[in-house]
Amino acid sequence: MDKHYDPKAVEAKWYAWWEAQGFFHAEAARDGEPYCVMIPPPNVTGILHMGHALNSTVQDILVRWRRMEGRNTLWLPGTDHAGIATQNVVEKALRKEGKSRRDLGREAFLQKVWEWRKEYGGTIVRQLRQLGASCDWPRERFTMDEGLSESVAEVFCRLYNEGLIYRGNYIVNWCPRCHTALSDEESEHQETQGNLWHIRYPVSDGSYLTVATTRPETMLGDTAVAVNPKDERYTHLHGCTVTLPLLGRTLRVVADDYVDRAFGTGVVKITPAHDPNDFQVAQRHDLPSVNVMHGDGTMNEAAGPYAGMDRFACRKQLVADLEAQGLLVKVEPHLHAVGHCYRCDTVVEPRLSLQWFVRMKPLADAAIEAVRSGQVQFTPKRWEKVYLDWTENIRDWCISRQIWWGHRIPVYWCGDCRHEWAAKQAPTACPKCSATAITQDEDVLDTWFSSWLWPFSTLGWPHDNADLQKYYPTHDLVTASEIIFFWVARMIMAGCKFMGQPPFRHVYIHGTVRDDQGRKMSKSLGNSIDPLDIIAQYSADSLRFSLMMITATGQDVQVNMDKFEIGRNFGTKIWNAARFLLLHMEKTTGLDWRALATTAPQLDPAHLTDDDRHLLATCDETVRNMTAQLEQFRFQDGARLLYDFIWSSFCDWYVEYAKDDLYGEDLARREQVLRLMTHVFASSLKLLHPYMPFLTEELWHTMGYATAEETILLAPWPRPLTPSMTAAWGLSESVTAYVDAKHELIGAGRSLRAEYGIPPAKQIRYVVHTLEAGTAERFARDQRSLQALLRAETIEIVAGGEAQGMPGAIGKLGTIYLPLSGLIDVRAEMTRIQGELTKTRGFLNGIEAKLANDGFVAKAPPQVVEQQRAKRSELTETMARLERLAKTLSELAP
RNA sequence: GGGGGAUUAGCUCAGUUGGUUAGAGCACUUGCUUGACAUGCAAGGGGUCACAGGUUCGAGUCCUGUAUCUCCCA
Repeated sequence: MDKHYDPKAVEAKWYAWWEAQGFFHAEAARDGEPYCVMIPPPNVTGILHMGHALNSTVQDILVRWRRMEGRNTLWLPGTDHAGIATQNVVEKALRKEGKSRRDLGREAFLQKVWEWRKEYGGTIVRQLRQLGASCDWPRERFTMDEGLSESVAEVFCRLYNEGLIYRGNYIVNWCPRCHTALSDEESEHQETQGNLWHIRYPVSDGSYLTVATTRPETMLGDTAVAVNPKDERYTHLHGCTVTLPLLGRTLRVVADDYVDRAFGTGVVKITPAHDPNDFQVAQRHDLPSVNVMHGDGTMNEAAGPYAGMDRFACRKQLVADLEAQGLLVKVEPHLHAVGHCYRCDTVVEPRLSLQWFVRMKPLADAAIEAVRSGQVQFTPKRWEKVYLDWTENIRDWCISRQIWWGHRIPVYWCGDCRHEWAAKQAPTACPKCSATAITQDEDVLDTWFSSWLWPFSTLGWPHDNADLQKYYPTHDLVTASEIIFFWVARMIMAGCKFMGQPPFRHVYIHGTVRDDQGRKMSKSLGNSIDPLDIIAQYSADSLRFSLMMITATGQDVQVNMDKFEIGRNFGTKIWNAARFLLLHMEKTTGLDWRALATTAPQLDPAHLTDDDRHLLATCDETVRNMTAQLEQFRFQDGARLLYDFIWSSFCDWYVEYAKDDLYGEDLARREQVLRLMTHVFASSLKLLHPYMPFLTEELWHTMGYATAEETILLAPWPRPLTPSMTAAWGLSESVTAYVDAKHELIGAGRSLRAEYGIPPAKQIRYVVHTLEAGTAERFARDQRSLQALLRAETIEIVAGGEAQGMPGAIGKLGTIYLPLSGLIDVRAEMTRIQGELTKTRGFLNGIEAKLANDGFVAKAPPQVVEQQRAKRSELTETMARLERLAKTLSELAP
């Protein structure tokens, strides 16, 4: 084995093998309690970014862990067709050829999109493989494929026939660039610095009214002005009319509660075709609507002299004209939230148009109950409030889009009798009058109208089948907060409505990956880190592990390239631990490493040292905690647990202890150590596999823990030790405490060495006086390993008593001394001990103050009081020992 | 305007029901070609837990308010 792990070839090799062997494939007919995760389908146009890397790593950890636990595990992958985004991409390519989609016509254009998808649509799923995602690829689905399209049509028809889908003229968010309606969720509000223009409207009585507006160009569509009925400033105007400047149209003055008296002048213009609130006012007062814009954001004929101008050019010109006529009172800077298209960032225009909507209230009720009752749980829990707030104030969903790429709305009209109906299959004749002149709605459905069915459409719904029976409802949904409304809430609604139960039990919401200045990663800022660059530089395992190590549950994470050294270094550490083990394994014959790695260890209790027991106990603790952390979606804690166990417990302490035995001549002991280390190392690899799948598989084979046909990804997840094993091996808290205290004393000895500037390699003498005789016996048994860890030539172990005139350091079990006759700097040593004394005194003072407090003794739980008393006596003892040490040293002073 | 999150070491962050003198990684200082590993080893320095009140025997942790940053909704 090389000194450094080279992940490149290794990662590609194992992934190809795993996939070819079908290890990720799930079968409903197989045994095992099902465990199912549905991937949040990335856009087919997408390329892997850090958000995907985080999202997919979390899912893969869950899936690999559950699979090792023996669950019948399915992680179903796929992509969505991203209607607007994909159409934009293909249109852009066409534009380069000087063509538009209209030049091609609908059929030919769609053909182009499918060709594009075939050529480029596989990018992101290939990248997910590089990350190590253990998806069931043969089940990969696409929202536009046949089965999913059938689901969409089925759902549309059902909702339509139940009256939950309707068509109407309402104000929608219109993107003038994408040329389509958007849902409320697709219009992103951004704080924008604009102006509030105060404009004079002449009143019929000869006076003027001043209205304030942020979008002056829409005044061309005004059909009234409104005041608050309680606003006494304007009572006299009720029933009057005003003249619309520039166009001269006569407008009514209406009184409506909607008007905020404090905003602007307390008079607002009413433009029903271009503002949702105005639209409602218009309905209440029976006002006409005048649409002044084309779909592309240019002014139409109704705009009179401004017809043909772009909306923003019109604004400029119109303001100038008003000013020229003396009708512009003032212009105030005004900060307000402006909707922007979530696909192209164009300023959204509220616009009256004929669209299809889903009536959401009836669907929301069951979805609210699903979360309130705890059937669906969010982690972190705070997102439940966000979810409930949205679902409880649900608004109807605009589902029609004026584009071509997507599921075409399955609504038909008869050319003869004007009958309207919805049908899954394209009809050949009108069901009412049998006429054959039929037209279908031109629009397509919102992409989310297919995504919200994802948890069951991907399993074959509406056809009942074994997969649906086995895997629905799924278990964990892993996603980002941005799409709780878009996707999570709607999926719960669809699941409750069409499957009779919500689609998953847990929703884990992870944070956003940001740059090291806390900014969102974005193309325009150029601050993105490409996960593939990290994989190329450090490996997929490093990316995964580092990301988990630095991401707290549900919190945003800040990354930069350097952070990924964590995973790389950890990988190298494990690699070298394996190298060390292998070195010694090769010197030993007759042991079946595979059996030792995969079955309960056969250890001879008579030959176990306390260090062995300590490692076994710590390993067991790690197994238990690891499982508990994963159950709670605490991936960072899990990563840290493994990092500490492998690096600190196994490498820093046990490997160092083991060297003495492994390089020694006692064959039986050497074998025992190798059995133990194999068990612990194999358990560690298994626990780590979900985080670092490639390295662990590589080592699983290199170490001889598996035959060529076997894989770690199907190795059974480590189980806690049974009480009988614990008892047989003599694991106990007192053993653990002893070894911990021994580590403390070794640390104290190393500090002494460092204080005196003795090079680490120099073999020196130590003297240890233990507090108890029993400890001296234990130390005598551990003499060789103590010497190794302290790099000591000899250690003189004495039961009880204290050494005189040597620098020493105090530990729980005793005092360790450095016999440096003649070399001691008494003054420096006194300073050091004084420091220790001050520290201990401070500690002790705090505890004594607590114990002197009657309230504490009376009210704190007895065990807490007891703990403090024990600490007090221990510290008192330490003080006394330190003082005696100081005294014997001071006697050396000249 | 409503709601959420954050504020802990130079940096990035842990700290799970209130109970040792608050931890880790990185960075920093010192010393090391230690028979797995310099992508490493050992030892160290570094924090009045944003601020002000309150509850409590006891607050980084609970409550109220303030400030700053950030996100979502209108």
